[in-house]
Amino acid sequence: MPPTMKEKILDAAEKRVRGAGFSAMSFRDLAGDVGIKSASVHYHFPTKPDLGEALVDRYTSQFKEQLDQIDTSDLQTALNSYVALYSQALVLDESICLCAIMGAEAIGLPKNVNQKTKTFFKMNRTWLLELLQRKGVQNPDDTSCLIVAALEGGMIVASPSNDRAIFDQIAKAAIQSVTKI
Amino acid sequence: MPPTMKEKILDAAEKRVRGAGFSAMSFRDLAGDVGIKSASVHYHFPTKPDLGEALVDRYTSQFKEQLDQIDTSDLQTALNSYVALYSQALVLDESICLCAIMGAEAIGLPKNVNQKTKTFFKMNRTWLLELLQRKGVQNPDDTSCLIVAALEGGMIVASPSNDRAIFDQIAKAAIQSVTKI
DNA sequence: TTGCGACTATCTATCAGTTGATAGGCAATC
DNA sequence: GATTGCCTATCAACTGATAGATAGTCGCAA
Repeated sequence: MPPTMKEKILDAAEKRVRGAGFSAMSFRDLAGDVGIKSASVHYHFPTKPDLGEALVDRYTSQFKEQLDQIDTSDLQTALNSYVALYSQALVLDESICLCAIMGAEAIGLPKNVNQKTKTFFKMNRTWLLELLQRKGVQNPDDTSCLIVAALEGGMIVASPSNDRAIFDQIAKAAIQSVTKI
Repeated sequence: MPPTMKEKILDAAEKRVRGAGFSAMSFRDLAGDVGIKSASVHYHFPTKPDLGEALVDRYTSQFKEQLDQIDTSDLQTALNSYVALYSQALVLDESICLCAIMGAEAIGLPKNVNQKTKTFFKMNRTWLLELLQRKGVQNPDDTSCLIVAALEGGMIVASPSNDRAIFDQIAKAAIQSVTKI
């Protein structure tokens, strides 16, 4: 089935937020992107906080689906697949992780959006924690925290330089730390 | 000597950007903060990119000054002092590191601002690298990258939850990884 | 000493463009 | 005939930026 207008709006919003941030995205931008008027965007998402909440919610669900498809039989392979998801999210000069920017802007964002962003990070940490515990890794709690922070931070450090190598190096270092903390 | 108007504007701008982001900050906000009119802010900083550049530049200089005051005779003490600088920058519900948000917004920001943000991260990595090399730590290059990313990312992960414990845990894990990568 | 020009730092007033949001109409569908 | 999904039209507020006026300060020459 073809995407609904609601989905098309969310697609456009995700692209814009991941590119320039939540506060830099407007209803008129989105309307232009999907070929309707801004008043019609308000029909689907009454307010900007509503839109933001739906956006992070959908992003989290989609990310979770991808996590669930990762083959976790081998630890190193699983971690590499996990990093690959973040690596995919980082398209230099185009986009970073949605929740990296939502987290960075958090102080100025509505509470409902922050709640959803919090859930995204929590979900990531939980997934990693379970994996590391199952594999008998030492300090799984600290390590899962570190990996999520390093990957999100890696995008932010790499983005102004537009240098993918920095992100890759950080990701590599984060994975190496697993077996050694 | 009392702060100049230029400095007062930068102070106000830093507070606002670290709270809500660069694109969410306006010349009128700043004018109100320091008690002049927005046209007068333009006198000191002709355009918004000019202001952004000066802002990151000053932030980097001030951070560098603090780095240079750290006692580096003992590795653990030095790392703890380094983390303390970031910890200071993270005032939950109020502000995160200026360059965390500038890095997150990078794609939509003017080039001159990104250049300065890049310099901030580079300066951090260089300082850490020299410290780790001097102390004979293994893989100093990877490790310095990881620490910067983890701390910046730690703020972003902690901010939506408004939970300082998450940042502290990440910082601890990052420091622990030094002796073990 | 006086006076003049340049400079600094602010002001008022204004601009065109954008913002999130609402009211109300209109056609298609169920 | 109610609901859905869009539309036009409009709103007050805000945005970055500019033009031009004004008052104060400083250095220097008559």
